[in-house]
Amino acid sequence: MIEAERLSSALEDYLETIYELVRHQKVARVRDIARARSVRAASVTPAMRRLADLGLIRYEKREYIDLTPQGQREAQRVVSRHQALTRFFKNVLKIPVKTAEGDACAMEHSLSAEGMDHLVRFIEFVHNCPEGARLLDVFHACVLAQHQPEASCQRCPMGQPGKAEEHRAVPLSAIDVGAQVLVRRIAADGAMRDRLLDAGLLPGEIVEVVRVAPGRVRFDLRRGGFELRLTGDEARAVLVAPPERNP
Amino acid sequence: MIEAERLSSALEDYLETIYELVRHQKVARVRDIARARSVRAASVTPAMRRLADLGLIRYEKREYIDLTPQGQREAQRVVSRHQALTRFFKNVLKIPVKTAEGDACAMEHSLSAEGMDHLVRFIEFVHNCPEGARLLDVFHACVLAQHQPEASCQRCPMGQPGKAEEHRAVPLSAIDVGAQVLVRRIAADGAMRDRLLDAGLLPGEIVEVVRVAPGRVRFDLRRGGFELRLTGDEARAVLVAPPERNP
DNA sequence: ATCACCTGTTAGCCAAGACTAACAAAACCA
DNA sequence: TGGTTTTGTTAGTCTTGGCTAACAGGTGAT
Ligand SMILES: [Mn+2]
Ligand SMILES: [Mn+2]
Ligand SMILES: [Mn+2]
Ligand SMILES: [Mn+2]
Repeated sequence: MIEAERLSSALEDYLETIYELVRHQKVARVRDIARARSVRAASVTPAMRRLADLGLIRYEKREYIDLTPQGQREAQRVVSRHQALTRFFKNVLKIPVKTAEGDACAMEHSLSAEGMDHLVRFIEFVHNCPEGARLLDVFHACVLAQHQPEASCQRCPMGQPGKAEEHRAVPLSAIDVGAQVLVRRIAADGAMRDRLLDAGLLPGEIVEVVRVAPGRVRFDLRRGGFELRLTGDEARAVLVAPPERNP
Repeated sequence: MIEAERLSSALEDYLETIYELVRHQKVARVRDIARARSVRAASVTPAMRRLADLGLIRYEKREYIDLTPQGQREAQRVVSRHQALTRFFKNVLKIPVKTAEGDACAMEHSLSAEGMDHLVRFIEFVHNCPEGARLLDVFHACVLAQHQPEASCQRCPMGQPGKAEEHRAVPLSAIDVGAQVLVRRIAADGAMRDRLLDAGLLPGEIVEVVRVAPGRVRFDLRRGGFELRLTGDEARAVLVAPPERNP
């Protein structure tokens, strides 16, 4: 029983797998663990030896595998992180359950205690507070409805004119000559996204609109000393924070 | 220039580091990269060779290191994930900036495209929608104010009686005999948290209150066929969803 | 010109965590 | 009881990504 420095993600996943297996199938065999983790049985054996050395599992050659009390504690820590993160991805971000599980299981090992804690509180808050639930509904309607946010959000104040206007992310195509704006997001996929990011239009960058062609079919920008030229389509895909309107 | 299957997190981080270095210091030397990533220079050289083989950086022995266009594109993808996640942890979850950066830099490699996309939309939404911003303020006041959520949330409907009541997570200590409840969260740290998780009180579990000692100083529960007994303090630390009140 | 220092490279080592192929033990079946 | 199948272990290999120690190339000071 060697002292545990910090469990690697692989070992944490083995522990988690064993936990779920004994929970559901009553016993955990090498074979089950291998299948659950999509590895070969030959990879499981040495992992079991390591976990046994750490005092986290009871493991005798060719016998059923079981968690020690300490291993159980450790496994539960991992599982509860896994569940919380899954809930977040599934219920808040509305990711398909399989992807949500995958993302959760990848993140569960690296998230700081503080990050984890606040995330759990956030999930709880947004689920339990009726107002939070309402907001979440609006968000889901927006996100799920369509992928051009400047056109969506009918139920959300973001879609209304007036006070909300100044908080809204607007397409670069709507910006006037001379304004400096902050890039918020690139609303494009694939080749166009690549091209735009390639040109240095990263979220957080500040760009200035230098010139706009008649009919707004071409936009000349300046970013950090360099000029670049966008087509109208490209400019529509660059979402920016509108410039401050100080009279 | 070999075909890129999928970059490892280590290589993505090297790429990211180079990107930031050329962005800020104009040149990236092995020494700078080593310092930025907290590794020895001897570890950097082979990584550079691999990145060069993948066609992502320009690297001649003992020369300054630079990104190829393809490398730049790849690096920007990583950087923009890094930034989005950092924003989430910092601005939404209110994690200290250093921890936020750490969490973001660990997650940025594993999050699915869909997860990333929805998360970015969520951040945007909650920042741009005035109502979202208000809710976020309430959340921050709750989370930052204190760590016993059943006592906090004065400004939030969660703290008010009436309709909100039924959505609230309540301490197990407030539950009546015979009720079945869903464990939401363990509001305890250290040894007590361990003890409770140890006893199987994981979020998602269903427990039944079997018996309550006079003065509510001891709670007997049943979970999945097993009985367990909690002290009053312990029962107060177990936050549960209250049972449905169907008359 | 030479020496010292800084930087980067090489060689050689290690651990983790996967794999295949070969082998061994149990269980099952006839 | 003896053969067959299932299951698990072992041995040996590979890649990744670290490390230290030794070495090499360049730059500047004396
Ligand atoms: Mn995992
Ligand atoms: Mn997991
Ligand atoms: Mn990273
Ligand atoms: Mn990063």
